[in-house]
Parts: sequence; C-alpha cells; structure tokens
Amino acid sequence: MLRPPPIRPRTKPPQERREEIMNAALRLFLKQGVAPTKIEDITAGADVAKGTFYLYFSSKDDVLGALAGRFAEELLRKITAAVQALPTGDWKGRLAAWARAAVSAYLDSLRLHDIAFYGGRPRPREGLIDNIIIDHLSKLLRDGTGARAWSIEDPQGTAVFLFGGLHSAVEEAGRKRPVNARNLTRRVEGIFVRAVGSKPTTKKRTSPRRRSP
Amino acid sequence: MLRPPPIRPRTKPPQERREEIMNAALRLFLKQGVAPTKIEDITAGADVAKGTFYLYFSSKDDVLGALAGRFAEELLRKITAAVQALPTGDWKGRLAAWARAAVSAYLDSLRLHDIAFYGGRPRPREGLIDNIIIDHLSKLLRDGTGARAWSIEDPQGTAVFLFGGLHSAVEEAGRKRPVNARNLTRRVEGIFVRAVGSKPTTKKRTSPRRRSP
Amino acid sequence: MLRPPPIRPRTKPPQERREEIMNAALRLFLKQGVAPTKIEDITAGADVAKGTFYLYFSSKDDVLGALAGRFAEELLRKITAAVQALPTGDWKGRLAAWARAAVSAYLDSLRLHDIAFYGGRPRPREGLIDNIIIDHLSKLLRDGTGARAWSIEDPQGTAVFLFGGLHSAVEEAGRKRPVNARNLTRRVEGIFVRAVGSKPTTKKRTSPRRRSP
Amino acid sequence: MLRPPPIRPRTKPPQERREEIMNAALRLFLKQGVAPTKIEDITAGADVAKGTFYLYFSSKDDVLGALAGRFAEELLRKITAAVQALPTGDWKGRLAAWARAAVSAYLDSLRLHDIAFYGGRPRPREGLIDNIIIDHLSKLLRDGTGARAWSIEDPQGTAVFLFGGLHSAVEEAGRKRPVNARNLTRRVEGIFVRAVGSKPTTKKRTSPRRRSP
DNA sequence: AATGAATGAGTATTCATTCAT
DNA sequence: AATGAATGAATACTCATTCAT
Repeated sequence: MLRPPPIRPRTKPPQERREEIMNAALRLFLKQGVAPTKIEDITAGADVAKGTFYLYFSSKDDVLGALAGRFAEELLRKITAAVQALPTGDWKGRLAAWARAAVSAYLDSLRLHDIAFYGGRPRPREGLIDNIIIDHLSKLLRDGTGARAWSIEDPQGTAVFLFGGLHSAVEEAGRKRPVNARNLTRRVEGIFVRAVGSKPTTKKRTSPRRRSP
Repeated sequence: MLRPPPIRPRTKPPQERREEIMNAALRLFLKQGVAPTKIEDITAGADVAKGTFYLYFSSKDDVLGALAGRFAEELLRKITAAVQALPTGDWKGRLAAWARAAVSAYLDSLRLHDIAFYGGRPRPREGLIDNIIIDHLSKLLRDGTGARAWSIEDPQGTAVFLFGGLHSAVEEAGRKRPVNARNLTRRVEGIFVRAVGSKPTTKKRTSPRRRSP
Repeated sequence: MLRPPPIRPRTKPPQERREEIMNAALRLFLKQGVAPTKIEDITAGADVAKGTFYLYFSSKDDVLGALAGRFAEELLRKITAAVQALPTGDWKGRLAAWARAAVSAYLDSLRLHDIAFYGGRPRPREGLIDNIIIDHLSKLLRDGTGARAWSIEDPQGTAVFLFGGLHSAVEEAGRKRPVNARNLTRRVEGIFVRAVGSKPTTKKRTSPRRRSP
Repeated sequence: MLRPPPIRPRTKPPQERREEIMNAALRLFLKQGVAPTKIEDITAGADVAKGTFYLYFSSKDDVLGALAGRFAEELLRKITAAVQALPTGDWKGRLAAWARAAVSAYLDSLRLHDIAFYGGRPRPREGLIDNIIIDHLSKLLRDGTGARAWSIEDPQGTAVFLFGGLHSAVEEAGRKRPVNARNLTRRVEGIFVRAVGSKPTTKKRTSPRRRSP
C-alpha cells in the first residue's frame, strides 16, 4: 500500500513558522501594498491554513508591527557595526559612517522600511504632491548655485533631503505639544543654511541666546 | 400655499458644499486617521446626506487628493511670498526664509500634511519605531559634542531632522531605479557632516575641526 | 423601450421593514432553533439584503430581544383584558381568568415564548431529562390519590406544573443571593401541599427541625 | 539514563480524567454560560490538552448531556432518600419532604440544573423579561390579599412559582400535540386557585393593610 | 494516553456605492 | 441638488476537529 510521502511536515518550530508568515507578509506588502493584502493572501503565500495566521499574529497590524521591529533591529545592528569599526576619536568619520551605513541598509531593503512604518500606500501617488514644494526649493538651490552663493552638486536630491528632514522635524515637534516654534524654526533654518555649506546667518539677530564668551 | 421657510437651504453654491465636505474630512482625518474614517463619518460631519458626498467626490482617495492639493498650494504660496520679500542677492537669507516659511506653514496645520499624504495611521504609535535608530544617532551627536568634535545644541532634534532627510532621500532614490548608490551615499554623507557644522570630509583633511579664528 | 416594472419598492416605512425582519427571524427560530439560524437565513427570509439586517438590528441577540419584548407586550395585553372583564370583587374569578388567559395566549404561540427567552435549543432533548424527576413526583401524586390522601385528576400534569414552579422559584431565588433557604423551602412546600387540595401543615412546627415525639 | 520523574502523571484512570473534564466544563458553564464556553476553555480548565477532550467526549453537547445525567441521578437519590425516611402513611409529609428535598438539592447546585438543560444563556438578562407578566400576577395576588380574598405572605415569590409552573405545563402540553386546551386550562386554573388557599386565612392579621399612624 | 500545532469551513460584520424619490 | 434606505461583495476572524508525534 502506497503512502504519499509527507512532503510538508505538519508542524514546525514555532519561530520558524512565524518567520515564514512574516516573510510572506513582507513579500506581499512590498509587492502590492499593505491595505490590498488580505490575510488569506498571506497564509496562501506562507503555505499554511488561514487559521494558522491567528496562531501567531492577532491581526494584519500585528504582523506589520513585527516586521517593523525586525527591520529596526537589523538596521541598528548594521549601523552600530559600521560606526564601531572606526577609531573613537574620528567623530566626523563616525558620523559619515553612520550615514553611509544607514543609506546602505535602506537601499538594501528599499521600500521596505517605508512600507513597514507607514502602511505604504500602493504607490505614494506617482509623483508625490510634495513635488511642487520640493521643486521650488530645488530651484532656489540651483539658482543660488548659479549665483555662486553656495555650491550644490545635486540640488534636487538636496532639496528632497532638506524637505524630508524639515518634515520630520516639524512632525516630531507636533508630537509633543506645546511646540516651541521659535526654537524649532531656528534649528531647522540653521541646518538648512549649514547644509548648503555656510554658517547660519548670525547677523541681525541681536542675541537670541548664547554668545561666545 | 404656505411653505415654512427652509431652515437649512437645501442647496448651496457647489464650491461651498465642496469645501464643507473637505473640511469635515480633514477634521476627521486629523483626529482619527484616514483609514478608520468612513465616508459616512465625513458626510455626518459635513451635515449632508451620504449620497451627497458622491456628488462632489468619487471616493475617499479623491478627497484625500483634493486636500493634498489644497495644502500644497497654500504652502507654496506662503513660501513664495516669504522668499520674494527678500532681496534677490541675499541667497542665504532667502534659503533661511524658505525654511522658516515652510516650518511655520507646517506648524499651522501640524499633522495635516503627513496625514493627507501618507494615509496617516491613527498615530504612528506613540514613539515611532524609528526611535531606536534616531536615538542612536542622537547619542552619536551628543557624544561628539561632548568631545568637542562639533557643537550641536539640540542633538535629538537634529537627529530627527537628519534621519528624516536621509529617509526621504533614499526613498526618493528608490522611486527611480536604478539607484546610483554611490552618489546617493556621498551626498547624504556630505549633508550629515556639513549639517553638524563642518566641511565635507575631503579626507586629506588636515584639521578635523574648525577653530574659531 | 421596456422597463421592468418595479416589483418590490426599494424602500419601505422603517417600522414595516423592521417587523418583516422580526417575523422572518421568528419563523426561522421556531422552525430550526436560534443557534442554527444564520443572519443570512433571516435576510433571505425577509427578502432583503444582508446589510439591511444591520440597519435595524445589531446582532442576532438583538432581534431575539425585540422578539421577546413584543411577545411579552402582547401577552400582557391579553391577560389584562381578560382580568378587567370581571367585576372587581370577584377575586378568585379574576385569578382564574388570569390563568386562563395566560394559558390561552401561550397556547396560541406555543413554543414561541420558550424560544424567544431561552434561545430554545432545537428541541429540548426529546424527553426532557427532568422527566425522571417529574415521573417520580408524578408517581407520588398518583400513589397518594390511590391512598385517598388527596385527589389529583392528572398526576403527570400536576407534577409538571409543580416541578416547573419549583424550578422557577429556586432559580429566581438564586438570582438574588444570599438565599433565605428556610423561607424559600417553606413557601414552596406550602404551595405543593395546598395545590393538592389541603392546607399547609399547620404551623405547629415548633422547632426548625423535626424531633422524634 | 536518568529521567526526572514526571510531575503530573501523564495518564490517569480514565474515569478520573473524565470527571475532571466534566467538572471543569460545569464550572465554566455556570460561570459564563454554555454557548460562550469553548472546548479549549474546558481543556484549559481541566489542565489537559485540547485533543484529550475528544478522547472522552465527542462534542460540547456530549459533556452537557453527561452533566445533566449526573445531576438528575444525584437529585433523584436525594429526593428518594428524603421521602423514604417518612412513614408510608404520611402522605402530606411525604409530599412536603419531596418538595423540601428538591429545593434543597437545587439550592445546593443553584443554577446548575437550568444551565445544564437549557444551555443557559449567560444570564437570562438580569431581570427576566417575563417580569412584566410576573409582576402583573404578583400585583393581583397582593391586591387580593389586601381585599382579604386570600392571604399570601409572599406574593412575588408565589407569582414566580405559579408562572413557572404554568409555563412548564403549557410547554409540556405543546410537546405532545394535539393539545387538549380545555383540560389544560382547567387544571392550571385549579392549581392557581388552590395554591392561594381557598379561604382568606384571616387569622392573626389584624389589619390587612397599612394605616397611617 | 496524551499532546497541541494545524486546519479550513463557517459566519458575522463592514462599508463603499447605487438609485428611487 | 439632495436624500438616505438598500445593497451585497469583500473580508476578518472563530473554533470544532483532526492527526502526526
């Protein structure tokens, strides 16, 4: 009497199952976005029954969280390794290494992070509406370069960076009201100006605060 | 035949109705996030019937888009005004003004932008998972300040800004593959280092640190 | 151009729709029991879409409650009418009328009440397990009749009644603990004895518990 | 090879395991009702694995049945013992003993019986919808007492008993159609009237109703 | 005998969208 | 233009039951 060989073992180490489900979810989230992905898609992708999903996660949001956590851990590990490879004294080097490692890790998984954290709409509306703002900044940077006020190699990329940073800073500030608008503004303004390669315009401002002793 | 005068006019100028619906939607998106907001919530908030929504918009995504457009327009208007108020030659001033205006406009509507664009999850779970990464960067900045490698007043805020910028830059890059990883990395690295108050590390760098003249 | 005549009006007075759904639910609950009846069965029975159910009720339990309320109202109306038809002074007549009206109303809708209130299992297990207890009481009543201790026409029916009453009384008592077991016991005992046509065992009980004389 | 002695014996006498499962089920049925109790709750309560349940019972209904059987047996044993303790000739005494024993046994396990047999909804909605009917009867009994038509010490309790008995009688009748409505009505009516005691027990009570002091 | 991971049919519930009035 | 009752496809989630170990 022939018995079909048990192709797939009925049970697996829990951690392994969990990982498989997470991986299937990740794959689908990346491919089609979070919202349009149904629990059933995930279980089909992981080759388990629907109920099995709920043995490991309580909802789609739950996997999303697990995915985010996993990503953050890995990212931190990479960055830490990169920074520690440099001598303690080389601060700029370490900072640069930090940036490099982070960019690299993100590039490795590209849209993943965004997706994991923001629930990544299928495609942030082809052509990001922010664009009109970023383009405006980009033009300012380019014009300034033209006028030799500063020298920016890639105005568009820089504009994107600055805008993204600004956005984050304001959002973060909004998270802990009341917002000290003056401080926030000064700080952002300072980074903008320094980032294009100049000192913050200390001029007129009498003394908002600290003076060199 | 006497008709009691209609308390609420059954019809209104279309533009006005449209605005009312948008405002109701905005209010709700801000309060509870986009996904959990039902069309019916919006119409209830705008004090119109459910069907009326579809007279002005074709879907929730449609209002979201309209909201985003309106925000972007206003933002651009404010920034432009601020920049144009300065003399053409004052490039740094103009850049600073740009930043100021943008921060200010965002603060005006705080979470709005993020919500409108990212479908804002109810609240990125108090304490943004990115935090562990940002905290790491923050510590690096603080340590460097302690070691007088640079001088950062607000390491946490700066970390948030830099991380946000980095994130945007990578994301943007990912949008138009193939990514020139080398360039991207170099650019981000450069902004990081400049932002903390130094020139990009030209490697040859004789003096790691700026001295006050 | 032929238009199919609108057979079924798309909308109806809310109260009417609600009634139709309740009626469909009742019909099904009676036929197959509450648990096995799916919401979809109900909507199919009422010839409405599934969603319509939730426009009028929030769950199956909700309809069940509405059904119970409706039944109680009708029952009360019938009883009240019957009692008021008799002269105020005729107390026994009124009590008898009460009983008659209640029995009659229940018979009208037979299993309905039970179903509405207890969620009526499809069939209280053909042959009610209580039977062995009731049979025991029934035999006692019959034996007593044989011994001319009393005269009971229908021992089985009486046993059912007494057992049902006893059950209700204990259950009700259990509802408001602490239970005064002594009182409850005395009361039930008294009704038992009176119901078979005698006076309660006259009070003589001096001590709470029996002693040998 | 040394194996640590198993703390909990992996196997037990079957009868014992079975009892443990029944007890766990009973406890849960009493606490939260039958329907909301999951098989898994039961096995957790009995400290066995899910699969073990199916080694002893085939379904939830199966345990329910076993529980009911066990209860009926015990009840019958107690009643029989109580009745047999009295001399054969003392019929009223025996009837009274029957009632006492039954009440006592029920009180011992309070809600158990009802739950085991009727699938006891979590709690027949605090305040039994029947109440409006029972209250009506209760008022009639009280009024009659006031008018010295009879003397009922506890009108509410008596109403509960009579209503419960009536309900059972009708339900039982409905079980074996065709119903002889005339007989049923006469019988119930008779019990009602007898149960309140034919003559107004005028005895001790000086004034039937409260007077203002 | 006992376990508990895995299964998947069964169902309740939601909500964007339509359309007769 | 406005309404809101009605729709029903889409989906999340449950839980009794099985079975490989």
